Amino acid sequence: MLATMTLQTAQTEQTIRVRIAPSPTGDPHVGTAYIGLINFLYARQRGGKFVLRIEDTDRARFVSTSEQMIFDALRWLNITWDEGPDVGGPYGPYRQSERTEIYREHADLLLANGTAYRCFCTADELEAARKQQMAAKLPPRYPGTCRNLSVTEIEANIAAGKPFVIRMKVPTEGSTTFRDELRGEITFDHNNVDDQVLMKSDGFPTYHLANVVDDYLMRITDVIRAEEWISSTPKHVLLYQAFGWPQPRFWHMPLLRNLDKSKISKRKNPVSLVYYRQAGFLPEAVINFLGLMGGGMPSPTPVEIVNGAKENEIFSLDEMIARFEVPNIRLGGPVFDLNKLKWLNAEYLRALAAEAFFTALRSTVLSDQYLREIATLVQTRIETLGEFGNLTHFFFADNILPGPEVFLPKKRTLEETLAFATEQLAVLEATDWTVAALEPALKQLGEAHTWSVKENFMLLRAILTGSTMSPPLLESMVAFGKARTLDRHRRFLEAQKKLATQKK
RNA sequence: GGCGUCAUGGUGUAACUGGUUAACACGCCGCCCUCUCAAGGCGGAGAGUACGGGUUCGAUCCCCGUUGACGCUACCA
Repeated sequence: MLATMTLQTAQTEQTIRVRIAPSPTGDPHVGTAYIGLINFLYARQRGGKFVLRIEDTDRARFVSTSEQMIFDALRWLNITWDEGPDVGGPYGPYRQSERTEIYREHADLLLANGTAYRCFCTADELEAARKQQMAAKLPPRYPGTCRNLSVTEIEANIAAGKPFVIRMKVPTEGSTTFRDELRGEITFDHNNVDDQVLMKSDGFPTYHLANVVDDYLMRITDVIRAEEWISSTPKHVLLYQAFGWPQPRFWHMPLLRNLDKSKISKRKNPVSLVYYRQAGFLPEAVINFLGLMGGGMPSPTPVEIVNGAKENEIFSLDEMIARFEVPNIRLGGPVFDLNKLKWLNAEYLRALAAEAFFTALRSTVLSDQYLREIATLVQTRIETLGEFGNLTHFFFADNILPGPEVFLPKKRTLEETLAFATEQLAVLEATDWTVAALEPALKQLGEAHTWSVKENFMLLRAILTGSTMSPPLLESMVAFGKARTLDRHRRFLEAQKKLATQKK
């Protein structure tokens, strides 16, 4: 395998090849869709190929259902890939966990040519060193303990069965400069580039190694990714050099932001594509909205400006492919404004023919599957079918917001209740969305804070349903869905926080 | 703290290779329409382009500095 790799020369043929490389660590993220869209547009426009690669090298954060959700979400948005784990392609496998042998071989290559070394330091040692450096107000950096071990020391360590990682040997002098296609040259001094871990002790590669190796092997010509990667790009450039490979072009897109301008996060904004789908956003609206972020679309002509938004802000994927222009990309981090997304979604909703609108309802918030699940929860609790709505309206409404008379337990203060609710949200986020998993997780939380099961569940019930009476709580949450439940809970906390600051 | 990136109304964007009363959209407010609410129509408030220096006859646009925001600073990606 190695022989064929080293025979490869610079990409002479200029077929554009781009990729997105999401990690299956949870729900598919709007950021993934955003970067995916830009890559997709670029590839489609240039007659290139768009690759989907699953970066599942972090076994601690791995979520088994995540990969399929990523596929589904991207397909829902009509962002389709030419090569990927599920569709195959000439440069597979496209799942990094199936390529560990390749990474090991390449790490060996670096070990052999002296651009990487084995590091036997323990986590505790590294932690201690880091603390010391922080205390001394020095930048935390690998202290270099194992950087120059002798062959005999290394062999002794290996013979003793000491676990090790492989680190890259970043030159101590000089600097690395690379070109970002959107911002020009960026330079990093080598003493600001740490000896990055390339291979973890569990035998899996880190992002940095896997990414460079795969991008090269998969003939990626343009690495279009989020801005958060700028600081690690010099490591990647150094890696290309260490392998003697030509490097791709780098583009760093701005990060989507919360209202407060921080990097978009689930604590402050719904970020799961599953949420947007279940809450009844149309894929056309979501994709259109994402296309609005960060520019990339050509400036409207004066005529278009006169005609208003419909001509220059509302466009289909095909129109985006035709209109997308790199020089128009804006570098400031755009705030993900749900308000505008909703307006856009409303525009698309209104444009639907009556039958299509009905179909949209029936396939999402009124699907047979959803109704069937809800029906089983209320069958024994209503006396006429006409009462169905009485018990279930919270499943269909999106403005549930209980007041303290509903959510506040009698023996609790507002403050401790909100603190507990915050903990509750964290637990919900971290728990599998099944009754079997939720029940013990919630009860454990209650015990830890000496909240009775009744208080605990009643609070949650109030937040979810807006009432103290409802169908079985856990089953209702499962039917309602994790993404929407979390969003409702988060909005509850936000509203309470806002109220509190208003009082002051 | 260190390093890096970015910077036009509350938000998303526009302003051709420097010359505009700084435009459009979302949101907000008001009016009209109307059985209500939306939608739609009309109008309004809201930025002088983060700040300070240059260069220039003239800077949102070019240069320098400052500030701020954000990102990275893991055996996460």
